Amino acid sequence: MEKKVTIRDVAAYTGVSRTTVSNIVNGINKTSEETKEKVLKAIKELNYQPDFTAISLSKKKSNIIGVVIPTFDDSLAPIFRENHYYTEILGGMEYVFKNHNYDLFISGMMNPIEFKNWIQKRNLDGLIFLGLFPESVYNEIKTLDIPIVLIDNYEKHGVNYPNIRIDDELGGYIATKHLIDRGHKRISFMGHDLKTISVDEKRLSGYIKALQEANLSLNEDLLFDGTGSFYEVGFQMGLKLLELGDKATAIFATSDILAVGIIKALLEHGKKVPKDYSIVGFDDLVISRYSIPSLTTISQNVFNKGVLSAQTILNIIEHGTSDPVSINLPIELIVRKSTSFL
Amino acid sequence: MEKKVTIRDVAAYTGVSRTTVSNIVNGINKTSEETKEKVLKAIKELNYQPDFTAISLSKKKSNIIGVVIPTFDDSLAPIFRENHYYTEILGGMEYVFKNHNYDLFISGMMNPIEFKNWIQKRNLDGLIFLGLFPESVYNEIKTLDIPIVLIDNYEKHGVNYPNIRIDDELGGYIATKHLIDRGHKRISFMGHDLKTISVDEKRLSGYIKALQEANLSLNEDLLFDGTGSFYEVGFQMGLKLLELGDKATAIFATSDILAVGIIKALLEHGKKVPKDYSIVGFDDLVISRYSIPSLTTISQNVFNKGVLSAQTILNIIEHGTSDPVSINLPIELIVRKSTSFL
DNA sequence: TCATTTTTGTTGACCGGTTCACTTGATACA
DNA sequence: TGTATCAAGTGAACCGGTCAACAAAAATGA
Repeated sequence: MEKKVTIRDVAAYTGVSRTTVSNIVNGINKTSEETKEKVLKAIKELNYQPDFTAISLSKKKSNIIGVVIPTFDDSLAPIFRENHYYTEILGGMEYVFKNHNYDLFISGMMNPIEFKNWIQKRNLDGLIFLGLFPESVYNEIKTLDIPIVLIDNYEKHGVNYPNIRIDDELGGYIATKHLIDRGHKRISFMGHDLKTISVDEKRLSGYIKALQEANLSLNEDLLFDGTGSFYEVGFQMGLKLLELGDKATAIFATSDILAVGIIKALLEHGKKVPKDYSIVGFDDLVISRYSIPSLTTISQNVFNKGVLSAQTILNIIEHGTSDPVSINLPIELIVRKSTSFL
Repeated sequence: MEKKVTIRDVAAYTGVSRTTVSNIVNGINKTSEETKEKVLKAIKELNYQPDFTAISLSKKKSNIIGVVIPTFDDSLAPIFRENHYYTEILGGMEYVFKNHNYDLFISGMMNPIEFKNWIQKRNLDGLIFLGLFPESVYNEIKTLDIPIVLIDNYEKHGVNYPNIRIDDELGGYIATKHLIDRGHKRISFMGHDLKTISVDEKRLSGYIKALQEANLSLNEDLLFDGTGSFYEVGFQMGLKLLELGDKATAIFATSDILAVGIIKALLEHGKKVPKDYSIVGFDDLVISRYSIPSLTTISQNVFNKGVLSAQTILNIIEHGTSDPVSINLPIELIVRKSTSFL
């Protein structure tokens, strides 16, 4: 077992004080070129690596960012298993943080108190909320004044946190408009956790707006909402739609994963996509290119969403730029094979 | 900004020494019932939470486990984006660690030195290798004597680390046998990173064994290997197979994701699955139930793999049971709709 | 030349815990 | 009664850094 090299070893080796070594390591210019060189050489030779734990303790800065995702039972398992939207975002964050020497804790939701304790115990430098949480969580965190960035959030929390999102209402509008333009008049809306996931509410608004604009009536029977496994929820909604007979000819699903599940149900019952049902998904996940048929979808650069939120929080942490720049990322309709003219 | 409650506050509040508080918190029985009660009450009242950073520093124990995944450019993004096999395993780990008060760092591979520094800088309590790494990595880590658990590993590293895996050769054998039993004689093998991912090598062995047993000749033209995005690699392999004409009637793909890509290519060129090509996947990821057609696949309980590796490393850390219990998890053929009789 | 400022560097307390060596008072033993 | 044993608890050093206050030497200025 090798002995760890500490700042004291470097100091002793070069005959200089700990503070001097510390200053050099941290780029604080208070040292002559001569000594600086000597110390840097020693650091190389001894392979000295500053201990993050010690730094955390004295600086109260851990170089760890917490990412929190709302979950039902505090377990991230379902997220990792099939919420490719979230994992792609995580990929974007990881990419940025890795290059800035930050590490990442990913956590499902806990109760507000545990949550706060976690932040304090771990000396987290920042928190990214990936999705929507109960108001009590924000209230608890607020007292800690730790940098926070929100993703996909539409609530006000008394504090003006930067918010990375897209125009979800516009997304819903474009998706629905596309179907209307293709001649569809009876369009079903299928969402997920409408009451708790605000983006789907907005997308529903966009859907309604598009219908109204085209003078199409809103049929409540065609509005679906579900909770749980995305694939399975989509599958079940597909079945329910089939039970309704031929009330609809098109579907706007608020997620590509949902769409895959829906298509599965339809095809299993002898329907064709897009011949019998045109479907628009959302997110443009990788799967949407390889699903059968490939999905027409609203592309939001999911990876980029992760990248931007990471950069935003790093800016706050390192330069204190806390002007809450909320960013609306661009979206785009990608037409593939799951939609056709009626 | 609230002030953090420290062990000194608790000590002062109860008129007892820090050591005593520390002992009580850590369950070291050196205190009278009376004092213990008094202190526990104070802890509740003040909401004292021991600071993990401080504990890390003095105990040299961080309650953080590092999970490392081999990546090409040190970025986990591709993994998070489409390697659902890895993310499902991560889900299993997270589930266990969360309940034991451990947090998780997930990292792509770095060079061996950086890697080692990371472990030291962060005082990691253990390391899980998810996949196969260059020998130099193990050599570097070996000098640190930190608990290590391997997943899907077939190499010996001079040290006997616990290894969680399945019998991959058997998996390849069962998959291929299934196709042979269905009357197929010209079966293609499609793998991923054969030189660096040892599980695929083993699965290839199983494939060869099954062929030999059935007195079928091995056709090198039908052996495919690729690198990069799983979906895309599968897609490209599908195209290549088509170029070969009707040399094969069945495919064994070493991953469900690969299989989805393959099927996509075949269907886009007018072929039918399973009518023209029967396909067996591997892993039984969620997607295999919702793909079109649903995939016949070798089921390994991926989630459980994560759970077991997490439990194993916790055992080593907390009870020192370092008897390297390597576990071979059971596998099972799941017959769905992507295979049929010739 | 002497006072002042600047450069370069050091010392020691501190971050919030743990741990080893030690004290004190009570109990047991003989 | 004297000594050994034990339970309950304390003090101070320590983990590996940072930082404010201070000090010595060098440079500046008048």
